[in-house]
Amino acid sequence: MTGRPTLNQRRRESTRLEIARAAAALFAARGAEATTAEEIAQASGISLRTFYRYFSEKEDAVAPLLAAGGERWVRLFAEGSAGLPVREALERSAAESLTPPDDDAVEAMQWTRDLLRDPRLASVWQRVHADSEQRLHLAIAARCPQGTDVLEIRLAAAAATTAIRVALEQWAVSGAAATGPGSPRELGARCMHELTAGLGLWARVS
Amino acid sequence: MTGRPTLNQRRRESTRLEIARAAAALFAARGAEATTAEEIAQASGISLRTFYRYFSEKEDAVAPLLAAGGERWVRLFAEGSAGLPVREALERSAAESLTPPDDDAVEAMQWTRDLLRDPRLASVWQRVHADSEQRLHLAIAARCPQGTDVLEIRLAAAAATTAIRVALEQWAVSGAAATGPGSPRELGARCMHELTAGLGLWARVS
DNA sequence: GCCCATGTGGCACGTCGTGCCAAAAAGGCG
DNA sequence: CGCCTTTTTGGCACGACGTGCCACATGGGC
Repeated sequence: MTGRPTLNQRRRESTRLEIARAAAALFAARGAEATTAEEIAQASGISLRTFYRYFSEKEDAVAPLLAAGGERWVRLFAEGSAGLPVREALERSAAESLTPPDDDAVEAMQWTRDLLRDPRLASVWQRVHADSEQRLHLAIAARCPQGTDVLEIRLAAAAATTAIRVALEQWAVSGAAATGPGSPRELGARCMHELTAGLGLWARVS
Repeated sequence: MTGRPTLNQRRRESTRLEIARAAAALFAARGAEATTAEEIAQASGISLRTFYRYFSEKEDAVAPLLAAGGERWVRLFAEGSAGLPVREALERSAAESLTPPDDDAVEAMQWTRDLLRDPRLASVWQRVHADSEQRLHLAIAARCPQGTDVLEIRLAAAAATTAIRVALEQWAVSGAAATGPGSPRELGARCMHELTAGLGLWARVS
C-alpha cells in the first residue's frame, strides 16, 4: 500500500530540495521580489523551463523547506500514537516534529526564520499551513468513527495548525535558537496546550 | 484623531467596490485564471493602468468583498462592548458582524461562497484573514494592560479568526442561506464557542 | 544494437505588473 | 469666470512571469 518511492521519485525530491535551498539563499539575500526565476534556475544548474516543471511559481520554490515540518507532523500523527486520545496524539506528534531530528531539519528551521521576513513569501507560508490543515483534517477523520461531525474535525485540525503556526511565527521574530529555551518545540507545546486544553471539542472528536 | 474620510477617499472606496463587483462577476463566471486584468478594467470602465492603481494584482480585486465582514468585526469589537470580558466581546461582535446589516453585506456573503470555489483565489482569502488576525491582535492589545504576554494576545486573535474562517468555509460548501439555520451567524457562534470556551487564555488576556 | 518512456532545454507567445510622461479632472483663489 | 496647483487617469514601453509545443537527451528493458 504505502509503496516506497521509486528511484526516479527520490531523484526528483532531491532536485526539489536543491532548488529550494538555492532559492532560499537568494530570497534571503536579495528578497523574493528582486530575484528572478532565471537566477534560481541558474543557481540550481537547471534551465528556466525545467524550474517551472518543479514549481508552478517562483515563490513556491521555498515551499519544501517551509512545509517539511508540517508534513512530518501529520505523518507522525497518522502513523504513530494509535490508541491515544486525539488531543494527546496531536500534542506529542507536534512536539516531536518540532524537534529537529537532523541537520537538514535545523537548516529548514533557520531558513524559515529568514523567509518569514519577506512579505512576498507570506502567501507561501499561508498556503503551506492551509495544506497542513487539510492533511491533518484527513488524518483526524481517519481516526474518528464514521459519522463524526465534519465541522468538529475541521475545527480540531484548524486549532492545532493555528497553534503551530503562531508558535513558529513567534519564534521567528524572537531571537531564540532552534533548540533550547524559546525553541519551536517549547513554544509549540505551549501554544498547542493553550489553544486546545479545555475545549469540549475533544470529547466529540475521539 | 479619527478623521472622517475625505470626499476623494470615499470616491476612491466606491470605485474600489465597483471594480470588486465587476471582478467577482467575471471570476465567478469564467474563473480567475481565464479572466484577464484588461477585462476587469474594461468591465469597470477604467483603463488597465488605473486598475493597477487600485489593486496590486488582479486577484486582489475581490479582496474588498472578502474583507468587508472581517473589517466590520474588528471595528465593532474595538468600538463597542467595552467593559466586557474579551471572549464575550469577541463572540458578540463576531455574531453581529456575521449578521448582514444591509443588502450589500448579503451580496458580499454570496460572492464569498462563489469565490471560495476558485483555487486561484485561495491566497486572497488567506491574506484577508491574516490581515484580520493582525488587526484583531492590535485591537485586543489595546484593551489589555501593558505588559500582557504578546504570545497570549496572538493566540487569542488567531483562535478567534480561525473560528470565523472555518465557519465561513463550512457555510460556503454547505447549501445554507446567508440567514436562518446554517447561516454564517449560526456557524460562527458555534465555531467561536467551540474554539474559545474553556481556554485558560482568557483569564490572562483581560 | 533497438525501442520506448521519461526528463530536459529552447523558443515563442500572451499576460502580468511597473516606471515614465503627457493629458485630463478636480479643487482653491483672485 | 480665468488661472494655477494638485491629484488622478491613460497610453506606452519594458522586463519578468508562466505555459504550450517540439526537438533532443538519458536510461532502462528486450
